Amino acid sequence: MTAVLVIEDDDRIRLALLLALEEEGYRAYGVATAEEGLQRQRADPADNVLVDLMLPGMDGFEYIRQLRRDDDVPIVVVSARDDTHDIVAALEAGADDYVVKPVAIKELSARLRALRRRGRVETTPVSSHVVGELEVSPEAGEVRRAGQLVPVTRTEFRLLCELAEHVGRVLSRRQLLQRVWGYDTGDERLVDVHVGRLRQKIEDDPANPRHLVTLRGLGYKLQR
Amino acid sequence: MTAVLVIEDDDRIRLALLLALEEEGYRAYGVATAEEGLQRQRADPADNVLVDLMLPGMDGFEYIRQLRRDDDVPIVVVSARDDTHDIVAALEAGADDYVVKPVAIKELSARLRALRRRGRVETTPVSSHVVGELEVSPEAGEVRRAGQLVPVTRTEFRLLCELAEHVGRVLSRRQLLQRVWGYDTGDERLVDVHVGRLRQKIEDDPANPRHLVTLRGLGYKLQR
DNA sequence: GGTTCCATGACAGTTGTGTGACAAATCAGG
DNA sequence: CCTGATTTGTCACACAACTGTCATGGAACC
Repeated sequence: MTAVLVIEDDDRIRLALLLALEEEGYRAYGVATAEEGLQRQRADPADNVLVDLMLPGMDGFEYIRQLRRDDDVPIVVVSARDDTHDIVAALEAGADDYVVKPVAIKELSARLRALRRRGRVETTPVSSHVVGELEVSPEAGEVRRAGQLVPVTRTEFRLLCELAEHVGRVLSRRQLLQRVWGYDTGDERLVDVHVGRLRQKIEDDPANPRHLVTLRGLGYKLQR
Repeated sequence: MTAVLVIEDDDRIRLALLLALEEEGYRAYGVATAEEGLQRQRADPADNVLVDLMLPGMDGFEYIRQLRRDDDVPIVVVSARDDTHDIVAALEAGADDYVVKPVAIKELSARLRALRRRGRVETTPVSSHVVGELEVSPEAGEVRRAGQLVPVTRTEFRLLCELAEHVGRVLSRRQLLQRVWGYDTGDERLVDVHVGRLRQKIEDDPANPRHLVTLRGLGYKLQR
């Protein structure tokens, strides 16, 4: 279910929004200050954030800027002020949309849907990826194959995580080099070598890989 | 430079929008009907589309639906009607934002920026194209025929993707040479050869193709 | 019936990939 | 701080797969 965090200091408005959102099928919860909003979103990230601009203490603009430092969640500003200057400032700060109170819940809901449709399907750091008989858990830092712990090196582990986060999708050598090694340039054969080593450890028959497959001319892909 | 396509039948409004957008640093151009808008966007894709809802002939909703079939460009509706029903319908049809006329150009510009910011996170055009019993998935880098995996080479894959992205439309050998191989010049027979090889793999009866058909003197087309 | 356009098989050259060897870098433990 | 073990990145080679060219024959058009 889609979770929405509402940050609004006016108790009545906040409650009304929460009820309406639940009516629309969201899991909604709210806080009254930006400070609480930051804390809450870090502890238990929602899929969307609705925020008022005029808040006691830290205001909405500052909240957006702070949240944006490490969160890419779609943010919608819900404000009473219909003022171009505010709208521009909020969007510049990192908000994705701006609606003016009073807002029709159907419209708000449609805007949230449009945002999620457009937004990155943020792979919330899950505890583990399961690919066939393979289990990769970034948290625990371990790889299991049919329940058996497989010793992999750090680089192999990162590479496997990257592939596991995009199961079924091809990743080019360049993308892997970029994401695993942070190299913008460099010899792509490096990837081959590590893929080869990884295969020795996680494949039944490394010469005929079933999970970590090559797509000639495209890159590598992890599949079930 | 960021290009913006404006679809608006009122000459004065369209002109005013175009001028204001250019003032903001965009390359802006406009058309008066949805039909022209589709054509224009296909021939020379803009980075953003602004569209009015009330248009002569095909209306804005239908325009959005049609464009969305093969284009993921951010679409902003610019309408005189401030009506929840319209807003929801437009967003559901595939629009990304909805602003009400008269619109402050600074706000519009900020909304366009916000959309592009979110839009370019991942270049994930479409997860897969389905053409009859054929399924082409650029992401997974695979082609399936009635669910069965079909092994294709890189060039064949790119060629098929290009054709699949424009189902039902003829692509000339030159266009294909340009888009698949990046050749501005070269022997067009090359395309024939690869089309032939592709047919061997994806057609029931390669000599009488049902999907990858030849249009004598024009080029090739992929159809259902 | 002539002409243009297209399909296809063969083939040689090119490209892409897997792998073993090796040296440099890093790490762990005393 | 030293030492041995592990990990990492580079290289070269071999092999398989792919690509582009060409020639031939056939189909469609006028």
